Amino acid sequence: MELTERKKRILRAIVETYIATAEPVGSKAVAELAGLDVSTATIRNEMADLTELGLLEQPHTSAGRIPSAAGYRLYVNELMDRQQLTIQETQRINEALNLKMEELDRVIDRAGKVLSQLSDYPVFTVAAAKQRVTVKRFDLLMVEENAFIAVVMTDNSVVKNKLIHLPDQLSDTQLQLLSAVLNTSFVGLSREEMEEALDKMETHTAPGAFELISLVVEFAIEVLDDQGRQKFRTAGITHLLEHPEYRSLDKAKPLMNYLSEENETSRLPMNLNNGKSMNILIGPENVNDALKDTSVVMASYDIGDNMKGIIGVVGPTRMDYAKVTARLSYFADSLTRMFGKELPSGEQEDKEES
Amino acid sequence: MELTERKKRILRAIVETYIATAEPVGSKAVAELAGLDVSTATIRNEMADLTELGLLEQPHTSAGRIPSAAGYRLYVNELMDRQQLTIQETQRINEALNLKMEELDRVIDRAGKVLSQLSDYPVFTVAAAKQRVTVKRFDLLMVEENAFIAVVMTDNSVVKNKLIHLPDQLSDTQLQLLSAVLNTSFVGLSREEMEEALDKMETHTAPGAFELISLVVEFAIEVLDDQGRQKFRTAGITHLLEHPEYRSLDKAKPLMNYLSEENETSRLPMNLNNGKSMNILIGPENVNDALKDTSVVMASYDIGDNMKGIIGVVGPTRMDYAKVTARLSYFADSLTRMFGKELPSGEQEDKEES
DNA sequence: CTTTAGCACTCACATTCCCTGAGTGCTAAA
DNA sequence: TTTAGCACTCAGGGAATGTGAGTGCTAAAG
Repeated sequence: MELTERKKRILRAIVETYIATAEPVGSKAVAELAGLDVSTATIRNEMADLTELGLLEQPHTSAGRIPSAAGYRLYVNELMDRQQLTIQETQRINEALNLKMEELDRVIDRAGKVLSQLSDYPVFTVAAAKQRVTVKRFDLLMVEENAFIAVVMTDNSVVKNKLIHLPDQLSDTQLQLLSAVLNTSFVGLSREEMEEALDKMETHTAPGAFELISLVVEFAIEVLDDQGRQKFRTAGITHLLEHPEYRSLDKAKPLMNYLSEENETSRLPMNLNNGKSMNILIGPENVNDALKDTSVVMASYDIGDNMKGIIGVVGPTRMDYAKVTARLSYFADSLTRMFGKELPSGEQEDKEES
Repeated sequence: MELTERKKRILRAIVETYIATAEPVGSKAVAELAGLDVSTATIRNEMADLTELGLLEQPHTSAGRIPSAAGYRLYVNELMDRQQLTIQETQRINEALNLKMEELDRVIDRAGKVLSQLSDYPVFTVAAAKQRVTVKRFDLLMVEENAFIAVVMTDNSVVKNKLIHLPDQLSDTQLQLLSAVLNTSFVGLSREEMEEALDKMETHTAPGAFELISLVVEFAIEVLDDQGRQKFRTAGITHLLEHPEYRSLDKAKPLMNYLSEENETSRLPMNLNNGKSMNILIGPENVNDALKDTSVVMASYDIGDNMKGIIGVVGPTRMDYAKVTARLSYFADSLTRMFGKELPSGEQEDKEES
């Protein structure tokens, strides 16, 4: 059986009205909406064909049709209009993002929140660091005779610091010596290499000096760890409850739990999209069980040259794909542009020990 | 009418079984559970009295009784047992908190999550800074000839930094000069005073130098702002859905929205508890409308000498007060102890400009 | 005076049954 | 190939009914 132009128009009408109403679409509604001058009987025949092709489904014999996963897939691939954002929306987005002086994480968080509000779906964000981060330089600042600030700068231009308290007093010259050791022996090393270098150093260094060195190096390792970590965040989870498919709590609960869990690695299955900058996973196309009845639309963006981020929208398979993709791609573009002009920046920590 | 010992025992039995079952409690159940050797008829008489005293309520004439807000209040004030934590629980809590080297925010977040899991209710946390924070010292570190790191340390021992890019080149001596100006003119000032000082300086300083100064001072102002901000966070909101009173989405949605909104100021109505370290607000005792059918149990803890934090549990009025208060007070004590031995620490930022 | 047994009464909730209407597939004519 | 007509299906809504847990009251017993 062939997929005629008319069948496509009918499919499109069904997908779009189902997206809008969340109720099975009957032949009468299609006859009115598809703009075809044929009777409902003809539509019925066509709909029967589309069902046979696996593009539509019937919840029960005497109900209208709803799109199948394959139907949605065809819709997003061929039939969907590219939507335009309103001026208000672009303004809203720009306002939310263009607040200068914000740290990276906060910008991403804010982006997630606004996107969630604009789309009425939950949004997740992932910021994936580059694989191998190294320390570019160490600086030590004396605060009191028994405390100093360690400043670590990484090769992706992130600077973090920590207030370190010491058991004994320390002189200025000792501090300079320490700084020299750190900057000669631990710069340019990855996390693992640092640990190795530290181990080696232990044997042929005075215990007191070694303790001092390891305090700072351990902090540097933490910094690198933190850089390497994927940061998964979500926003607007409660939007799920607005959609009829999650009115029953049995449906809503697992998904909400999945989204609010913080087991970061389990989310990775939404693999870094293969090349394309926008990726749509419809229902069963998702690997993870919790997402089987759910669609995920995600876009990637660049954070400077080294990092990559993903921002995605989660919703029922009956998702307003046209609306979501339009907003999402605008966000991804804006974020890329934004992190492109300035260098990447990340938050930093300070700690304290005794 | 007098509140006899027997009435109290009956009230207690009703509160506790209602907490466990979420269903109105009838005279028969009380007769069995309260451990009184009287008939159901006697219990009925007593229950009628308790209703008249405003301690119990009847959803409809032919149903059992449920505790009123006043009933819960009496229960938590007089009747409730102080619960003991199991060894596993204390271990779990200690593990979650004793991860060293974590930054303040992350420890608090983690505490919220674990408490939420242990109590099966949503948890919120607030970290309130001390009122007036000032900068204790500035440090500037040259990175390249057109970029340096500004390090700001506040009087509550928080250190933050930012990578600042410049339009033109800058010499080492210029940087030292800048550092001297900052450390003489802007140390010890509050946020407002800093802005003032900066304004004054503008008139009698060379434009180029002023621009440089204001770059750093503006960063310092941000830091102080961030310190002053109350940080409101929530964890485990989805736990709400496990409790029958929120099975209807009309009930759950407003509360979930309220908790996940980030309008931080609107939450303040839960005023810094008046002296006592643990505070329980039952149903209508809450000022905020979204919480009228909800109970809030909160405890405060100290973050070093200057800051104060609140950690609280939100749930239906039918909340397991005994369980929650036990765990909550353990958390608050642990947090106080934890932030007590080390000095307070907060996360910090780095930014970048061109 | 307190407690208890007995009894009639109330009312939410579940079950059943029926009806309605939207929507279908099929057939036969255009 | 399209259309009109028709019998059929089935989910959802509403009314009717039954059930049972629980109550308040009364009168007798302790």
